[in-house]
Amino acid sequence: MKYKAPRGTQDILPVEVSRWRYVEGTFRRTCADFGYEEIRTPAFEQTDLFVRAVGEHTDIVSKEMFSVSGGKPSEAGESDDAGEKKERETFVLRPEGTAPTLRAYIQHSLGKEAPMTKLFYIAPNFRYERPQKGRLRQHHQTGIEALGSDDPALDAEVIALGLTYLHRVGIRGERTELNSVGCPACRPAYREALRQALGERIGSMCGNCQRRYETNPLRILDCKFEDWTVLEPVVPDIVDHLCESCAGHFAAVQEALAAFGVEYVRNKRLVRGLDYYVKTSFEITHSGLGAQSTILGGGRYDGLVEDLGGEPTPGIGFGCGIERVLLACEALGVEFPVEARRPVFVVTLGDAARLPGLKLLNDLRQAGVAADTDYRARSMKAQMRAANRVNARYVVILGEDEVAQGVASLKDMEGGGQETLPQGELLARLAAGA
RNA sequence: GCGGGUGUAGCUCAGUGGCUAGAGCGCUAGGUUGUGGCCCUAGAGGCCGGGGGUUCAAUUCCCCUCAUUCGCCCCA
Repeated sequence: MKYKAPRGTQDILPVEVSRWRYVEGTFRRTCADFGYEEIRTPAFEQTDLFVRAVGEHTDIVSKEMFSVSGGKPSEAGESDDAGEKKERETFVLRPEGTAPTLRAYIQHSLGKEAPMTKLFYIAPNFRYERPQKGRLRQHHQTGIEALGSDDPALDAEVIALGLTYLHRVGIRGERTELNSVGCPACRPAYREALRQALGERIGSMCGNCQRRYETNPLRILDCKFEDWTVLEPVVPDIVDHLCESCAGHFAAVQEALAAFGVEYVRNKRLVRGLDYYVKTSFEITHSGLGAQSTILGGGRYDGLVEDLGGEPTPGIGFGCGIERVLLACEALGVEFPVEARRPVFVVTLGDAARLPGLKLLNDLRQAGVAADTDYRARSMKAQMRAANRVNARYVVILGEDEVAQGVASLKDMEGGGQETLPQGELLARLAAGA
């Protein structure tokens, strides 16, 4: 076997594609119901976009980006025709969906066309990671971004949309977790409070947490190794440290969630790894996906549009992994509706019937009737088996006798009944739907 | 970047230091001269992931490598 799909990527074969189409279609329909419009952005962007948006020190930017450059692949330092070292522009494959969406929003001044912009996307994301269950180098996300309002009710809508989508797909038993991560005005004070509370215990904590204590103490909160039954009471709750604006927002979000009928749990240890999040932060998780239990995650990012060079614009959104949705469905035994294709199958017998058979096949297709035939000139039995394999509803049988008389036999593959009738009439009847 | 598991037919997997390496499913053909599914019969299809070592002999034991998978980090 010479060529394989690159590590961490997978082919989506015909048998699985119908599941993907169903999930994507469900997402599209849900977004439409909530007033979101689809946007499609390039698979690669300027590297700096993600450095700015996601954060220089995040894992995504510091060690997981896929670089791409144009032109002929060449050795480093190779010179071009003119003998000069050519500095080739490099880009990165999109590692997440928010930054490109906001980039497009700013570039095309969408914010000036309407007071609010509600967008959704379905796109592959690329991260150079070590693959494991539910984690790939190319994974696919459905996501939304709502720009132009800091209304807490919008936060609730975004979460409600995600939940509605997952429920429509067939997922149940999920867990919706909510938190606020504050804003630049109040987060530093909380970070200090957290540091102080953990100060004397940090020595007995895991190496990772000791490192985080210095670099990003908030991340200690989602460490899987610490004994949270003892730490929980010690750790300060961020809601007690939120500024007036963040506190009021968080309370209002919870009221609006109730109005949307969303059941959630407050997780005071929920923090997220992308730098742009402020205030509302949420995750939907599901057991049975393996260690990567987050199926959907998102939050508010009010300063991001401005950071990327746009007008100050509040925003909120989420990303949701299609592969993880599919894993959850598999664990739950969710049955997907199958797109029933019931074509007409044309069976021909003998050389004299072949060309007339092809013409009949073409007439059917041109009339909008799904039709197929066997291209291996085999026995009738083999052709009937082929018809059965494609789940044919009717089989048209054309032998030399039929051709000579201008008729064809129509066999009903369900009842087994068969009748012979003029080809024109047969065509009209199949085109009419039976 | 680190740790564990697994590589045998298209797929899911048995198996053995020694003779032509097996099963189920799938595929092909036959069981009707021009009629599918179910059933029966037959057939095709494997350098047992690659390289090296031990041995009279390796698919089997050992080492390396590659691939894959699960986990850590992080995230969807």
